[in-house]
Amino acid sequence: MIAAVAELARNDQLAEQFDLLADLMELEGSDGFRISAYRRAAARIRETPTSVAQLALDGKAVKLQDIGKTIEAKIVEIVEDGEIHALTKRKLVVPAEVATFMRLPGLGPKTARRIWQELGITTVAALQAAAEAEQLRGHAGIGAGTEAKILTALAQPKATAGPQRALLGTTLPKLRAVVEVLREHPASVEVSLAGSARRMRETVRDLDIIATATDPKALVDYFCALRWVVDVAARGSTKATVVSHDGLRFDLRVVPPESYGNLLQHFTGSKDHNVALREDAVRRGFSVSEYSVTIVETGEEHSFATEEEVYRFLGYRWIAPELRENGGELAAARLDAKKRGELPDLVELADLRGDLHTHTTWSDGKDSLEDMLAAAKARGYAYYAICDHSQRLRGDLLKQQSEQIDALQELVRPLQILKGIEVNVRPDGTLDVSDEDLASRDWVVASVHSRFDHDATERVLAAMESPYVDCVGHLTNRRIGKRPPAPVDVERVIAKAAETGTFLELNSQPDRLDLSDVNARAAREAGVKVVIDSDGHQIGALDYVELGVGQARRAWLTKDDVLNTRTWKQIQKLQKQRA
DNA sequence: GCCGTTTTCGGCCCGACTGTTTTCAGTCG
Repeated sequence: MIAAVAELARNDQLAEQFDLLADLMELEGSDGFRISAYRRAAARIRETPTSVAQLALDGKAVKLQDIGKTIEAKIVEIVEDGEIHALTKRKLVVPAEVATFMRLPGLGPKTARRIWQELGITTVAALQAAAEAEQLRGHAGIGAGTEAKILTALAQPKATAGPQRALLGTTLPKLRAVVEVLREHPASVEVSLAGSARRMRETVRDLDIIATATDPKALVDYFCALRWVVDVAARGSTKATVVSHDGLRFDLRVVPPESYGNLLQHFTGSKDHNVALREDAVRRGFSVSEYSVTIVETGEEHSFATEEEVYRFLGYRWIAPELRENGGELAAARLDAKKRGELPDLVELADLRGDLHTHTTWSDGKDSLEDMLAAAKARGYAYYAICDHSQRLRGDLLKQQSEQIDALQELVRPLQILKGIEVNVRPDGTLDVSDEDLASRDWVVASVHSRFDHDATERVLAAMESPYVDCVGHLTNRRIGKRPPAPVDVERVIAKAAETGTFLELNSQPDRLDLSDVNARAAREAGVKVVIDSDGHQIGALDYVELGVGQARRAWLTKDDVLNTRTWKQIQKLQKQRA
């Protein structure tokens, strides 16, 4: 049933080659601007929601920012020959493990290069042995301190894999709790999250808090003395880093109130957003630092108490943190008419009118139907779909559950209970529930739950052909940090969704967040409506939709792009005509 | 290698910290 489709390299695979090429060139000591051009191109390719390989084949990749003729040609090389020719050549010159040297903390390309070229060390094992034997010290720029650093880094498990990131969903509540206690302290004035957590990135590493205070030292002292702090890694009069019992690092910076806006903007990032902002500013005669904006010609310095003022002074509308990834938000936010784009009015948590994917003890949920409904009602939802797994609801059980829902409906008004189901997509693409049973449900989510690599795309396409399938659940089945996304051809799925009128779920489970931001943005651009739901298996999990909304905002989704911002009546009009 | 509200050539973000050094290159965010 499945035609062999020539597999184009995915965007992340293209990006990886450009990043590696940049690393190897850096180790060779090539021109820094060419290197950063490759890195920028890699970042741009990763952020692009459509197939950049296809764009390059069509000669349209050059329309993307940071991609010119040369890089487009290199993308075509990957498509045709599997690898950038220059990368193939450089791999013969630079030993494979040398590239991992520069990923050790404290080591950079320059030092890694010296270790390789001046000392002839080409493997991690040899590097460790040399450091232990104190043979590195004395060579250009390396002393006992650097040797010790190398040994410490290599002693950590997976030292070369880069630092671990924590899930936003598990971290955000803790971070907010810290912000709350700091706000309650008498010396604090403003306290805000910053960094990737404020941008609602799906995973986070450093937890940044920015504050102003009447007595900075008092606030820092209080922060360092919080009872869950197990280690104070750094401490000054306006700044401290502490480690919690679960290994999270919290950074507090107390800044002068007159430049709180500049500093909050700076520490919210992303790095790419800030670099692009500053480059754009330079072209227009400004110099932007974390403390102020300087008008280069006059030397006049401007500090601002709010982010809104910083952006306005530089000629932009205020940009929501979730958009600050250098994904076109700067052009869209420009205030001057000629360049003005469309900064979207992003969807908000309060826009959600209901949850369209939840579970109960009828399948693998932890809380009962009654309890889940009470929680949904307490949230103020207008409708709420019970979507227990089809495997557990065979035959009479489905009818029994239906009767219980009918019995409860009057009790929970005005909440409207929807009789949903999460139907399993089998390895051959068929559904494991009869059409007759599906036809009896108000809302049908179809999900793949096994053999993720087996015909990942074709199974989903087949499921969407069913007139009863309203929505595809957790499309790629990734588990962040545990399981990579299945090799789903997201573009084809989105095209089929548009053609069949199927909706795509943005599953809000902290380790799923599937659709990813890039995929959700692609859905939006194709006009496919996205459903933000919790997939909640217990009462507390209903809160996860906040993470889904964050992800949706990162994907530039507006209220209109999200299906369940509508009333149930409006949604019914958008559902497929059932046969 | 890319890019353009000074430009198709000549630029390319900014500041802090660290370790190895006597004034700074390399690294980091």
